[in-house]
Amino acid sequence: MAKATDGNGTPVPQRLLAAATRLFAEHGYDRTSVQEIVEAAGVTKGALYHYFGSKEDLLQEVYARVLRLQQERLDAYANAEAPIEQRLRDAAADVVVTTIENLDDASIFFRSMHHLSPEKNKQVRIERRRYHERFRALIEEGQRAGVFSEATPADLVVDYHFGSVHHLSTWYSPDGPLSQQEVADHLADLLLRALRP
Amino acid sequence: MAKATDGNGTPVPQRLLAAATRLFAEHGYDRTSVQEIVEAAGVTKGALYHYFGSKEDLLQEVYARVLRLQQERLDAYANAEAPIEQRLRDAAADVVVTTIENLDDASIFFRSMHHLSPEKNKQVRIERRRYHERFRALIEEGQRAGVFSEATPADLVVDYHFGSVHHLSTWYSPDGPLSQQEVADHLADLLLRALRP
DNA sequence: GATCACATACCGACTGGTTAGTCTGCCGGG
DNA sequence: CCCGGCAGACTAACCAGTCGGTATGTGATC
Repeated sequence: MAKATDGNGTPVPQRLLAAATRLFAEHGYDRTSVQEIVEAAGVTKGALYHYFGSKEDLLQEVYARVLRLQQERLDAYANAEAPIEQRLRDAAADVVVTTIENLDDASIFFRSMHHLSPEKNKQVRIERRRYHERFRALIEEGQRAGVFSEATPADLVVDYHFGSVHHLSTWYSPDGPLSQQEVADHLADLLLRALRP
Repeated sequence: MAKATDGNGTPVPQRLLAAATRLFAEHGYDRTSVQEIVEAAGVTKGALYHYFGSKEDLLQEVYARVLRLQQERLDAYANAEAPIEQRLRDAAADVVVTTIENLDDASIFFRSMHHLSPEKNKQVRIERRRYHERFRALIEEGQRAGVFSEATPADLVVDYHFGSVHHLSTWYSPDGPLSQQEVADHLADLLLRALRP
Protein backbone atom coordinates (compact mmCIF):
# COMPACT_ATOMS: atom_id res chain seq x y z
CA MET A 1 0.00 0.00 0.00
CA ALA A 2 1.21 3.52 -0.71
CA LYS A 3 2.34 5.43 2.33
CA ALA A 4 -0.45 7.01 4.35
CA THR A 5 -2.96 7.66 1.63
CA ASP A 6 -5.87 5.21 1.23
CA GLY A 7 -8.48 5.25 -1.54
CA ASN A 8 -8.31 9.02 -1.63
CA GLY A 9 -5.17 10.58 -3.06
CA THR A 10 -4.20 12.96 -0.27
CA PRO A 11 -2.19 11.65 2.68
CA VAL A 12 -4.04 10.82 5.86
CA PRO A 13 -2.40 13.46 8.11
CA GLN A 14 -3.43 16.23 5.75
CA ARG A 15 -6.94 14.86 5.45
CA LEU A 16 -7.21 14.85 9.22
CA LEU A 17 -5.94 18.40 9.45
CA ALA A 18 -8.35 19.61 6.81
CA ALA A 19 -11.31 17.89 8.44
CA ALA A 20 -10.34 19.24 11.85
CA THR A 21 -9.97 22.76 10.52
CA ARG A 22 -13.40 22.75 8.97
CA LEU A 23 -15.09 21.22 11.99
CA PHE A 24 -13.29 23.41 14.54
CA ALA A 25 -14.35 26.50 12.60
CA GLU A 26 -17.91 25.24 12.26
CA HIS A 27 -18.66 23.98 15.76
CA GLY A 28 -15.73 25.16 17.84
CA TYR A 29 -12.88 23.12 19.30
CA ASP A 30 -14.65 21.76 22.34
CA ARG A 31 -17.80 20.91 20.44
CA THR A 32 -15.93 18.85 17.89
CA SER A 33 -15.33 15.27 18.98
CA VAL A 34 -12.33 13.30 17.86
CA GLN A 35 -14.80 10.76 16.50
CA GLU A 36 -16.32 13.37 14.17
CA ILE A 37 -12.92 14.37 12.89
CA VAL A 38 -11.82 10.86 12.03
CA GLU A 39 -15.15 10.10 10.39
CA ALA A 40 -14.92 13.22 8.26
CA ALA A 41 -11.41 12.21 7.25
CA GLY A 42 -12.51 8.66 6.49
CA VAL A 43 -10.25 6.98 9.04
CA THR A 44 -10.47 5.94 12.69
CA LYS A 45 -9.04 7.04 15.99
CA GLY A 46 -6.11 4.73 15.61
CA ALA A 47 -4.94 6.70 12.58
CA LEU A 48 -5.31 10.05 14.29
CA TYR A 49 -3.37 9.05 17.36
CA HIS A 50 -0.78 7.46 15.14
CA TYR A 51 0.06 10.82 13.56
CA PHE A 52 -0.88 13.28 16.30
CA GLY A 53 -0.18 13.14 19.99
CA SER A 54 -3.49 14.63 21.03
CA LYS A 55 -6.51 16.56 19.89
CA GLU A 56 -4.72 19.69 21.02
CA ASP A 57 -1.78 18.96 18.74
CA LEU A 58 -4.20 19.10 15.86
CA LEU A 59 -5.28 22.57 16.90
CA GLN A 60 -1.72 23.76 17.33
CA GLU A 61 -0.82 22.51 13.89
CA VAL A 62 -3.59 24.63 12.39
CA TYR A 63 -2.11 27.67 14.09
CA ALA A 64 1.43 26.88 13.09
CA ARG A 65 0.48 26.63 9.44
CA VAL A 66 -1.33 29.95 9.38
CA LEU A 67 1.41 31.75 11.26
CA ARG A 68 4.14 30.48 8.94
CA LEU A 69 2.16 31.56 5.91
CA GLN A 70 1.37 35.04 7.17
CA GLN A 71 4.87 35.70 8.39
CA GLU A 72 6.38 34.68 5.06
CA ARG A 73 4.08 36.96 3.15
CA LEU A 74 4.60 39.89 5.47
CA ASP A 75 8.36 39.57 5.20
CA ALA A 76 8.14 39.51 1.44
CA TYR A 77 6.12 42.72 1.27
CA ALA A 78 7.97 44.49 4.05
CA ASN A 79 11.39 43.85 2.56
CA ALA A 80 10.43 44.74 -0.98
CA GLU A 81 11.92 47.61 -2.94
CA ALA A 82 9.31 50.31 -2.75
CA PRO A 83 8.46 53.47 -0.84
CA ILE A 84 7.33 52.82 2.73
CA GLU A 85 3.80 53.94 1.97
CA GLN A 86 3.51 51.36 -0.75
CA ARG A 87 5.03 48.58 1.30
CA LEU A 88 2.70 49.18 4.22
CA ARG A 89 -0.31 49.39 1.96
CA ASP A 90 0.60 46.15 0.22
CA ALA A 91 1.26 44.34 3.46
CA ALA A 92 -1.95 45.61 5.05
CA ALA A 93 -4.02 44.59 2.04
CA ASP A 94 -2.32 41.23 1.71
CA VAL A 95 -3.05 40.14 5.25
CA VAL A 96 -6.71 40.89 4.58
CA VAL A 97 -6.74 38.81 1.41
CA THR A 98 -4.99 35.80 2.91
CA THR A 99 -7.21 35.99 5.98
CA ILE A 100 -10.32 35.94 3.82
CA GLU A 101 -8.90 33.10 1.79
CA ASN A 102 -8.52 31.13 5.02
CA LEU A 103 -11.49 32.33 6.99
CA ASP A 104 -11.81 28.98 8.74
CA ASP A 105 -8.31 29.26 10.11
CA ALA A 106 -8.98 32.82 11.15
CA SER A 107 -12.07 32.04 13.18
CA ILE A 108 -10.36 29.11 14.83
CA PHE A 109 -7.40 31.30 15.59
CA PHE A 110 -9.29 33.98 17.40
CA ARG A 111 -11.94 31.85 19.06
CA SER A 112 -9.94 28.86 20.20
CA MET A 113 -6.51 30.10 21.10
CA HIS A 114 -7.34 30.00 24.79
CA HIS A 115 -8.05 26.27 24.50
CA LEU A 116 -4.36 25.58 24.06
CA SER A 117 -2.33 24.53 27.05
CA PRO A 118 -0.20 27.28 28.59
CA GLU A 119 3.03 26.13 26.93
CA LYS A 120 1.53 25.85 23.46
CA ASN A 121 -0.27 29.11 23.94
CA LYS A 122 2.99 30.76 24.83
CA GLN A 123 4.58 29.38 21.70
CA VAL A 124 1.82 30.81 19.53
CA ARG A 125 2.00 34.16 21.28
CA ILE A 126 5.70 34.40 20.62
CA GLU A 127 5.17 33.84 16.92
CA ARG A 128 2.32 36.32 16.85
CA ARG A 129 4.46 38.87 18.58
CA ARG A 130 7.15 38.56 15.93
CA TYR A 131 4.57 39.20 13.28
CA HIS A 132 3.16 42.15 15.16
CA GLU A 133 6.62 43.67 15.57
CA ARG A 134 7.56 43.37 11.95
CA PHE A 135 4.38 45.19 11.10
CA ARG A 136 4.99 47.84 13.72
CA ALA A 137 8.48 48.41 12.39
CA LEU A 138 6.97 49.36 9.06
CA ILE A 139 4.80 52.00 10.66
CA GLU A 140 7.64 53.38 12.72
CA GLU A 141 9.82 53.58 9.66
CA GLY A 142 7.19 55.72 7.96
CA GLN A 143 6.77 57.86 11.05
CA ARG A 144 10.49 58.55 11.25
CA ALA A 145 10.52 59.38 7.57
CA GLY A 146 7.73 61.86 8.19
CA VAL A 147 5.24 60.30 5.78
CA PHE A 148 3.03 58.91 8.59
CA SER A 149 1.56 60.88 11.45
CA GLU A 150 3.06 60.33 14.87
CA ALA A 151 -0.17 61.23 16.63
CA THR A 152 -0.81 57.59 17.57
CA PRO A 153 1.72 55.11 18.99
CA ALA A 154 2.67 52.57 16.33
CA ASP A 155 1.67 49.68 18.59
CA LEU A 156 -1.85 50.95 18.81
CA VAL A 157 -2.06 51.44 15.08
CA VAL A 158 -1.06 47.82 14.55
CA ASP A 159 -3.75 46.64 16.93
CA TYR A 160 -6.23 48.89 15.24
CA HIS A 161 -5.60 47.34 11.88
CA PHE A 162 -5.40 43.75 13.13
CA GLY A 163 -8.62 44.28 14.97
CA SER A 164 -10.35 44.76 11.67
CA VAL A 165 -8.60 41.71 10.22
CA HIS A 166 -9.52 39.63 13.22
CA HIS A 167 -13.09 40.81 12.86
CA LEU A 168 -13.39 39.72 9.24
CA SER A 169 -14.48 36.21 10.14
CA THR A 170 -17.48 37.70 11.92
CA TRP A 171 -18.96 39.58 9.03
CA TYR A 172 -17.28 38.87 5.70
CA SER A 173 -19.20 36.70 3.30
CA PRO A 174 -18.08 35.76 -0.21
CA ASP A 175 -21.71 36.31 -1.26
CA GLY A 176 -21.61 39.90 -0.05
CA PRO A 177 -21.33 42.93 -2.34
CA LEU A 178 -17.57 43.29 -1.95
CA SER A 179 -14.88 41.05 -3.35
CA GLN A 180 -11.87 40.03 -1.30
CA GLN A 181 -9.69 42.51 -3.09
CA GLU A 182 -12.14 45.35 -2.68
CA VAL A 183 -12.37 44.78 1.05
CA ALA A 184 -8.60 44.53 1.29
CA ASP A 185 -8.11 47.76 -0.65
CA HIS A 186 -10.65 49.62 1.45
CA LEU A 187 -9.17 48.46 4.74
CA ALA A 188 -5.63 49.26 3.64
CA ASP A 189 -6.87 52.62 2.47
CA LEU A 190 -8.47 53.35 5.83
CA LEU A 191 -5.20 52.56 7.54
CA LEU A 192 -3.17 54.77 5.25
CA ARG A 193 -5.69 57.59 5.49
CA ALA A 194 -5.61 57.42 9.28
CA LEU A 195 -1.83 57.73 9.11
CA ARG A 196 -1.76 60.81 6.88
CA PRO A 197 0.19 63.54 8.68
CA MET B 1 -34.99 34.15 55.26
CA ALA B 2 -34.88 37.17 52.98
CA LYS B 3 -35.82 36.58 49.37
CA ALA B 4 -33.07 35.11 47.23
CA THR B 5 -30.08 36.52 49.04
CA ASP B 6 -28.35 34.24 51.56
CA GLY B 7 -25.51 35.26 53.86
CA ASN B 8 -24.23 37.58 51.16
CA GLY B 9 -26.28 40.68 50.48
CA THR B 10 -26.74 40.45 46.71
CA PRO B 11 -29.58 38.35 45.31
CA VAL B 12 -28.77 34.84 44.11
CA PRO B 13 -29.60 35.34 40.40
CA GLN B 14 -27.16 38.22 40.19
CA ARG B 15 -24.51 36.33 42.05
CA LEU B 16 -24.91 33.47 39.61
CA LEU B 17 -24.67 35.81 36.64
CA ALA B 18 -21.57 37.49 38.00
CA ALA B 19 -19.85 34.19 38.72
CA ALA B 20 -20.77 32.84 35.31
CA THR B 21 -19.45 35.95 33.57
CA ARG B 22 -16.12 35.75 35.28
CA LEU B 23 -15.71 32.02 34.72
CA PHE B 24 -16.88 32.10 31.09
CA ALA B 25 -14.36 34.83 30.37
CA GLU B 26 -11.61 33.01 32.19
CA HIS B 27 -12.02 29.45 30.93
CA GLY B 28 -14.53 29.70 28.11
CA TYR B 29 -18.15 28.61 28.07
CA ASP B 30 -17.61 24.93 27.38
CA ARG B 31 -14.79 24.58 29.86
CA THR B 32 -16.87 26.03 32.67
CA SER B 33 -19.02 23.45 34.41
CA VAL B 34 -22.32 24.32 36.00
CA GLN B 35 -20.88 22.93 39.20
CA GLU B 36 -18.08 25.51 39.17
CA ILE B 37 -20.54 28.32 38.64
CA VAL B 38 -22.79 27.38 41.54
CA GLU B 39 -19.82 26.88 43.83
CA ALA B 40 -18.42 30.30 42.94
CA ALA B 41 -21.83 31.80 43.65
CA GLY B 42 -22.11 29.91 46.94
CA VAL B 43 -25.23 27.96 46.03
CA THR B 44 -26.09 24.62 44.41
CA LYS B 45 -27.52 23.41 41.13
CA GLY B 46 -31.00 23.50 42.54
CA ALA B 47 -30.73 27.27 42.86
CA LEU B 48 -29.37 27.77 39.38
CA TYR B 49 -32.04 25.71 37.69
CA HIS B 50 -34.63 27.42 39.80
CA TYR B 51 -33.79 30.78 38.23
CA PHE B 52 -32.41 29.82 34.82
CA GLY B 53 -33.72 27.31 32.33
CA SER B 54 -30.30 26.13 31.22
CA LYS B 55 -26.63 26.92 31.17
CA GLU B 56 -27.20 28.56 27.82
CA ASP B 57 -29.76 30.94 29.29
CA LEU B 58 -27.03 32.20 31.57
CA LEU B 59 -24.84 32.98 28.58
CA GLN B 60 -27.66 34.71 26.75
CA GLU B 61 -28.37 36.87 29.77
CA VAL B 62 -24.77 38.06 29.78
CA TYR B 63 -25.18 39.14 26.18
CA ALA B 64 -28.51 40.81 26.73
CA ARG B 65 -27.11 42.94 29.53
CA VAL B 66 -24.13 44.15 27.52
CA LEU B 67 -26.21 44.90 24.46
CA ARG B 68 -28.77 46.91 26.39
CA LEU B 69 -26.02 48.95 28.01
CA GLN B 70 -24.13 49.70 24.81
CA GLN B 71 -27.26 50.55 22.87
CA GLU B 72 -28.41 52.99 25.55
CA ARG B 73 -25.09 54.77 25.60
CA LEU B 74 -24.81 54.94 21.83
CA ASP B 75 -28.27 56.43 21.55
CA ALA B 76 -27.42 59.05 24.13
CA TYR B 77 -24.29 60.18 22.28
CA ALA B 78 -25.78 59.87 18.82
CA ASN B 79 -28.83 61.96 19.62
CA ALA B 80 -26.95 64.65 21.52
CA GLU B 81 -26.81 68.27 20.43
CA ALA B 82 -23.41 68.62 18.83
CA PRO B 83 -21.76 68.68 15.43
CA ILE B 84 -21.66 65.28 13.76
CA GLU B 85 -17.89 65.07 14.08
CA GLN B 86 -18.14 65.50 17.82
CA ARG B 87 -21.00 63.02 18.20
CA LEU B 88 -19.18 60.32 16.26
CA ARG B 89 -15.98 60.90 18.16
CA ASP B 90 -17.76 60.71 21.49
CA ALA B 91 -19.67 57.57 20.55
CA ALA B 92 -16.56 55.89 19.17
CA ALA B 93 -14.55 56.66 22.28
CA ASP B 94 -17.37 55.69 24.63
CA VAL B 95 -17.78 52.22 23.20
CA VAL B 96 -14.07 51.69 23.78
CA VAL B 97 -14.28 52.81 27.39
CA THR B 98 -17.33 50.73 28.25
CA THR B 99 -15.80 47.73 26.50
CA ILE B 100 -12.64 48.04 28.54
CA GLU B 101 -14.69 48.48 31.68
CA ASN B 102 -16.39 45.19 30.90
CA LEU B 103 -13.58 43.26 29.28
CA ASP B 104 -14.97 39.99 30.60
CA ASP B 105 -18.23 40.51 28.81
CA ALA B 106 -16.39 41.48 25.68
CA SER B 107 -14.28 38.36 25.50
CA ILE B 108 -17.28 36.18 26.20
CA PHE B 109 -19.20 38.01 23.54
CA PHE B 110 -16.76 37.43 20.78
CA ARG B 111 -15.52 34.02 21.72
CA SER B 112 -18.71 32.28 22.74
CA MET B 113 -21.47 33.67 20.58
CA HIS B 114 -21.41 30.63 18.36
CA HIS B 115 -22.20 28.44 21.36
CA LEU B 116 -25.71 29.82 21.47
CA SER B 117 -28.48 27.83 19.87
CA PRO B 118 -29.60 29.10 16.45
CA GLU B 119 -32.66 30.93 17.79
CA LYS B 120 -30.84 32.69 20.57
CA ASN B 121 -27.97 33.48 18.25
CA LYS B 122 -30.44 35.07 15.85
CA GLN B 123 -31.87 37.18 18.64
CA VAL B 124 -28.43 38.48 19.57
CA ARG B 125 -27.56 39.17 15.96
CA ILE B 126 -30.70 41.25 15.53
CA GLU B 127 -29.77 43.42 18.50
CA ARG B 128 -26.20 43.76 17.29
CA ARG B 129 -27.44 44.79 13.89
CA ARG B 130 -29.53 47.56 15.38
CA TYR B 131 -26.47 48.85 17.15
CA HIS B 132 -24.37 48.61 14.03
CA GLU B 133 -26.96 50.51 12.03
CA ARG B 134 -27.27 53.34 14.46
CA PHE B 135 -23.54 53.76 14.29
CA ARG B 136 -23.52 53.57 10.52
CA ALA B 137 -26.19 56.24 10.34
CA LEU B 138 -23.84 58.60 12.14
CA ILE B 139 -21.14 58.06 9.56
CA GLU B 140 -23.54 58.45 6.67
CA GLU B 141 -24.85 61.66 8.15
CA GLY B 142 -21.34 63.05 8.21
CA GLN B 143 -20.66 61.84 4.70
CA ARG B 144 -23.78 63.55 3.36
CA ALA B 145 -22.79 66.71 5.19
CA GLY B 146 -19.42 66.55 3.49
CA VAL B 147 -17.36 66.45 6.69
CA PHE B 148 -16.44 62.76 6.24
CA SER B 149 -14.85 61.20 3.18
CA GLU B 150 -17.05 59.02 1.05
CA ALA B 151 -14.12 56.94 -0.17
CA THR B 152 -15.16 53.96 1.97
CA PRO B 153 -18.68 52.53 2.35
CA ALA B 154 -20.04 53.41 5.81
CA ASP B 155 -20.70 49.74 6.58
CA LEU B 156 -17.07 48.91 6.18
CA VAL B 157 -15.99 51.83 8.31
CA VAL B 158 -18.23 50.56 11.10
CA ASP B 159 -16.73 47.10 10.88
CA TYR B 160 -13.27 48.61 10.84
CA HIS B 161 -13.85 50.44 14.05
CA PHE B 162 -15.68 47.61 15.80
CA GLY B 163 -12.92 45.29 14.79
CA SER B 164 -10.56 47.28 16.94
CA VAL B 165 -13.06 47.32 19.79
CA HIS B 166 -13.61 43.60 19.48
CA HIS B 167 -9.86 43.13 19.52
CA LEU B 168 -9.36 45.01 22.77
CA SER B 169 -9.94 41.96 24.93
CA THR B 170 -6.98 40.32 23.22
CA TRP B 171 -4.37 42.90 24.04
CA TYR B 172 -5.55 45.57 26.44
CA SER B 173 -4.26 45.35 29.97
CA PRO B 174 -4.99 47.82 32.79
CA ASP B 175 -1.32 47.46 33.74
CA GLY B 176 -0.21 48.63 30.31
CA PRO B 177 1.16 52.09 29.57
CA LEU B 178 -2.15 53.51 28.35
CA SER B 179 -5.20 54.32 30.41
CA GLN B 180 -8.69 53.44 29.23
CA GLN B 181 -9.35 57.00 28.23
CA GLU B 182 -6.08 57.32 26.34
CA VAL B 183 -6.79 54.21 24.33
CA ALA B 184 -10.32 55.38 23.65
CA ASP B 185 -9.13 58.80 22.50
CA HIS B 186 -6.49 57.31 20.24
CA LEU B 187 -8.88 54.86 18.63
CA ALA B 188 -11.56 57.49 18.13
CA ASP B 189 -8.89 59.76 16.69
CA LEU B 190 -7.77 57.09 14.23
CA LEU B 191 -11.34 56.69 13.07
CA LEU B 192 -11.87 60.40 12.60
CA ARG B 193 -8.54 60.82 10.87
CA ALA B 194 -9.37 58.01 8.47
CA LEU B 195 -12.61 59.78 7.66
CA ARG B 196 -11.03 63.17 6.87
CA PRO B 197 -12.03 64.17 3.35
C1' DG C 1 14.30 -16.10 -3.96
C1' DA C 2 12.54 -17.81 0.22
C1' DT C 3 12.30 -16.89 4.97
C1' DC C 4 12.53 -14.19 9.04
C1' DA C 5 12.61 -9.84 11.75
C1' DC C 6 10.95 -5.66 12.29
C1' DA C 7 8.55 -1.32 11.35
C1' DT C 8 4.85 1.45 9.65
C1' DA C 9 -0.01 2.29 9.16
C1' DC C 10 -4.08 1.65 10.80
C1' DC C 11 -8.49 -0.60 13.22
C1' DG C 12 -12.11 -0.50 16.82
C1' DA C 13 -13.62 -2.04 21.33
C1' DC C 14 -12.97 -0.41 25.81
C1' DT C 15 -12.18 2.63 30.09
C1' DG C 16 -12.26 6.10 33.36
C1' DG C 17 -13.82 10.34 34.03
C1' DT C 18 -16.84 14.27 33.35
C1' DT C 19 -21.18 16.75 32.66
C1' DA C 20 -25.90 19.03 32.02
C1' DG C 21 -30.00 18.56 33.72
C1' DT C 22 -33.70 16.11 36.88
C1' DC C 23 -36.10 15.07 40.91
C1' DT C 24 -37.36 14.44 45.47
C1' DG C 25 -37.64 16.67 49.55
C1' DC C 26 -36.56 20.05 53.35
C1' DC C 27 -37.23 24.62 55.50
C1' DG C 28 -38.91 28.89 56.93
C1' DG C 29 -42.01 32.90 56.31
C1' DG C 30 -46.57 34.80 55.23
C1' DC D 1 -50.39 25.15 55.81
C1' DC D 2 -48.61 26.16 51.67
C1' DC D 3 -45.38 27.74 48.48
C1' DG D 4 -41.17 29.99 46.89
C1' DG D 5 -36.44 29.03 47.34
C1' DC D 6 -33.14 26.04 47.52
C1' DA D 7 -30.21 21.42 48.64
C1' DG D 8 -27.83 17.51 46.79
C1' DA D 9 -27.92 12.81 45.19
C1' DC D 10 -28.76 10.70 40.86
C1' DT D 11 -28.88 9.58 35.77
C1' DA D 12 -28.00 9.11 31.11
C1' DA D 13 -24.97 10.48 27.78
C1' DC D 14 -20.66 11.59 25.97
C1' DC D 15 -15.80 11.75 25.06
C1' DA D 16 -10.43 11.75 24.91
C1' DG D 17 -7.26 8.67 24.92
C1' DT D 18 -5.54 3.55 25.31
C1' DC D 19 -4.37 -0.85 23.82
C1' DG D 20 -4.08 -5.17 21.77
C1' DG D 21 -4.47 -6.72 17.24
C1' DT D 22 -4.01 -6.99 11.93
C1' DA D 23 -2.08 -6.19 7.45
C1' DT D 24 1.30 -4.71 4.41
C1' DG D 25 5.93 -3.35 3.21
C1' DT D 26 11.18 -3.58 3.55
C1' DG D 27 15.65 -5.13 4.27
C1' DA D 28 18.88 -8.69 5.79
C1' DT D 29 20.45 -13.43 5.65
C1' DC D 30 21.22 -17.83 3.74
